[in-house]
Amino acid sequence: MNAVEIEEAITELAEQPFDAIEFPYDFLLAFGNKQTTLKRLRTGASNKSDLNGVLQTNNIHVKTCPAGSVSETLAELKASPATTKAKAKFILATDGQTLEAEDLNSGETIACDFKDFPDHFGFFLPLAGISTVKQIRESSFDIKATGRLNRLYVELLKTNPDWGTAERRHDMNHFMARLIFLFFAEDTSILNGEDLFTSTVTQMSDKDSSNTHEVISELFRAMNTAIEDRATANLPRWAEVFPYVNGGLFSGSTEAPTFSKIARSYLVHIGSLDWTKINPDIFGSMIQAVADDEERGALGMHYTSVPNILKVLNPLFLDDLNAQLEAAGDNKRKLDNLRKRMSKIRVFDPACGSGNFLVIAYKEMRAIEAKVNAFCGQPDRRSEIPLTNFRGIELRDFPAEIARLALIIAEYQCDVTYRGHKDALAAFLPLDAENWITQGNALRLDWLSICPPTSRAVKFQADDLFMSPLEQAQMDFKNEGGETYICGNPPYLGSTWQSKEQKEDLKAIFDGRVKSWKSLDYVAGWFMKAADFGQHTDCTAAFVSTNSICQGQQVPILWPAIFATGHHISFAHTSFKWANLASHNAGVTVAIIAVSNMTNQTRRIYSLNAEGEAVMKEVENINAYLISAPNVIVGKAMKPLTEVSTMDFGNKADDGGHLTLSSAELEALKLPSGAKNKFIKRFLGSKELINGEPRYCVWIDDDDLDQARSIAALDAQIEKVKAARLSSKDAYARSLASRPHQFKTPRSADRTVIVTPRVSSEHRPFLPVEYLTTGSIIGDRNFALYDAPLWNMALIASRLHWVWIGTVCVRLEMRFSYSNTLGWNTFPVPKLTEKNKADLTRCAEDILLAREAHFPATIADLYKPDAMPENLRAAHDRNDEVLERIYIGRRFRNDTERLEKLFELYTKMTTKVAE
DNA sequence: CATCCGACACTAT
DNA sequence: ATAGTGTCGGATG
Repeated sequence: MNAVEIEEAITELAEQPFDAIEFPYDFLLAFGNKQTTLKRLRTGASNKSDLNGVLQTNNIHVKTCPAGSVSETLAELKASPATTKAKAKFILATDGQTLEAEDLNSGETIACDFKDFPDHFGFFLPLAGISTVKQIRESSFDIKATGRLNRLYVELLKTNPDWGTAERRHDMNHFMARLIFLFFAEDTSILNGEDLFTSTVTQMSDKDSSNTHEVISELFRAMNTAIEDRATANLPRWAEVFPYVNGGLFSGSTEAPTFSKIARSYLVHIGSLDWTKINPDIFGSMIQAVADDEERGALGMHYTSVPNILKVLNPLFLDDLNAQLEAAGDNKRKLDNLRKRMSKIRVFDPACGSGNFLVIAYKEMRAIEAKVNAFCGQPDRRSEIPLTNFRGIELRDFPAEIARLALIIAEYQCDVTYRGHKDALAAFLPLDAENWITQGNALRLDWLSICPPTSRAVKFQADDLFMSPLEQAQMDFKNEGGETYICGNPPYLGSTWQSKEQKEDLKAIFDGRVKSWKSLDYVAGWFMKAADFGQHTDCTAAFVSTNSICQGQQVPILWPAIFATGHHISFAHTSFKWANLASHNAGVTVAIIAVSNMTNQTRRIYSLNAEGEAVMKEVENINAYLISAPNVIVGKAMKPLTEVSTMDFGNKADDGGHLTLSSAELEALKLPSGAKNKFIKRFLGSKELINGEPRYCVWIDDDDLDQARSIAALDAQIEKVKAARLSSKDAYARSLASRPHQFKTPRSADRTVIVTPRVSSEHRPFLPVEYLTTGSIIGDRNFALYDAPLWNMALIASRLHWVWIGTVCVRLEMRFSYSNTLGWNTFPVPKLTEKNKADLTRCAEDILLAREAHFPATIADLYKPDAMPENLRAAHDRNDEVLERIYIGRRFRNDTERLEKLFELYTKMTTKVAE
């Protein structure tokens, strides 16, 4: 269950008549426990309570009690030895009137009327295993509102299927945006009269809901009619009391979808919520799932957390503003300068979604401005930070609508917080007519016209908050001489996952100036657009990005082009795992990368330490690998740059899985032993190499094909391969259907081979590498050095190589992902003497011997980070000692020093080649 | 042909 | 469910 579902379930529970016996089970059910779990608790089998309550191990101790004895019961629960023994996270007591509970980990307690306990559901979320993100606990309202709006949205589409079509989706989204605005407005006295909208709809529309849409439509019309035009507008009396809102929100069609009875009751119910509690930053990103058919399942779970947004915004400019505030002290002139500076700062998010980066930037700046004003003795001073300086581009219609609203709401809330209700109200209506969120494709739009540099300011006045992109582009900024900061979290899509349209987007940006642009991630487009934008004005742009644009093949494609525009990396947050509340987590590792053309800034690298805290390092330069080092870029090399042996890609099957066989599959074929010996070989994928599991493959020489075909089981496999290849999307794979008895590249291995896996865990202190003489077939999840001198293995097994591969090759999340062209062929090795080679060969042999002492331990067993056998550790130590002496005559002090030397050698090697 | 990648994709716990 | 860790096939050069 996700948070929205849990919230709905406990709300329902609180509305039902209290049942002292059933309550504990219903409560646990609402938090997603299965019926079987509850059954075991009911029978007492798993109920550990010593107080006649319900105690679920590792979770909660609940007890219902007679009226008036809630506090005593909670004390009993707390004192209960069983509570401690079962490691309960929570205790809860209720009599159906009031409810008290305590989080035993944090010591936090709640006490409330029984019917109100769903308001505290964030408090209980750890019960559902949702505790990682603190933010959501403070967003109870947003979750509740999202769930309710979703129900309304779905119900409305049911009765108005035409509003769900492509042509009318925008109308539907716009309608929802109007509703959300009104719910907020009627709860914040923006509308004169408490719950004015909801109560008017309730009173004026028939109970059977038949004219609900007409009533709403009339109200929309009123809010689109200026006061001076009211006399001729012919509005019903009950609509007259509504203010003129516009700013584009109510312009255009005032049509509303028809309401079923259910929809009408949903609407009334949503109106009864307390919308003052809305968090525009969080609500926006939750609610955007409502209009997304694919996302609705994970309703509200995909928002970018505020701490992650601040990882971008703080180093981008907020830290600097705060430092300036601090430095100003109570110096009026300095404070004034800071206020002026802030009034001209533009924040531009060209992938703004529902606007949470912009909203947070705005709120943070308002907080600083409020401090400035307070220090100046003018706490009521009107804000000089114009909302129009917060601009965004969003592709999807509904989030774009929500982003506009979120900014309006944020502005109002900030005014209330810093200036008081009265001033906030006075300044609010009618809404400013200017627009700041453009709906469109950010990679296709001209950023200069959406966010024009001050030097070429365009003077146009827009009259509609919700205009077409072309109209929107003609906007004016109130920031002569101001700074521009670009930020956001654009979509990432690797080259193989992009649609035709997305490829075209990248083509428009990169074609003709960058070769191999087709291999770039979609997010690269945003960096390039930002760098191009910076050609015309000073600017820093920081995006959350997949970390792979700073690794492997993308580095030599993308970064020379960015650097060529005069930009450098001004700060970066190195890879960290992205997290949101979706039950199946996004599972992606990201980095934050800022490019800037502004000199004289300190460059900073942020990273997470072992405790998961962010640590910052000031450095001289940040290169494309997000490392404090000169701008070295390692391009792929088809042949080794040094005298190391050739590393081949393993055999690729492209067989639909029918040429390779597990032990069980091989057994199932029931091959006669002669055929087995002749046509089956051991096969080595990376899993087999690392974990030592057996695997086999069909291996048939052309000359033996007829004989193989005569064996029914083999013939069947071959036919399956043929079918799989014929149905492939890949033309080359289809062409291989003509020789379905063989791998794509049948390279036999009746020779010695050094093997290293393509992908392997990042936790091992050395890269896995194995030396084989057994004639196994090496699969394409491995690289192979056939008949190579053993000193090659010493190189791969070294810490130096571990550092190099980890830096210049791409990673799968954090995993190592080996590459022959990028990592092996480029690995800088000094000229080796015969003695060096002999020494290294000996080291490799020693590593193999050390492993042998632990037979049949696998690589995975032997290289557990905390449990490497002493003798193996020593053998690696000697290997590193010998190799590192060849490099610098002593051991390296640390990995940083290793990398420094490697980059230096690489630069020497490659410049020599160039000469 | 060779090789690179994964808002991944499994499996084991 | 989630922590741990490498499959697999398609697109690209």
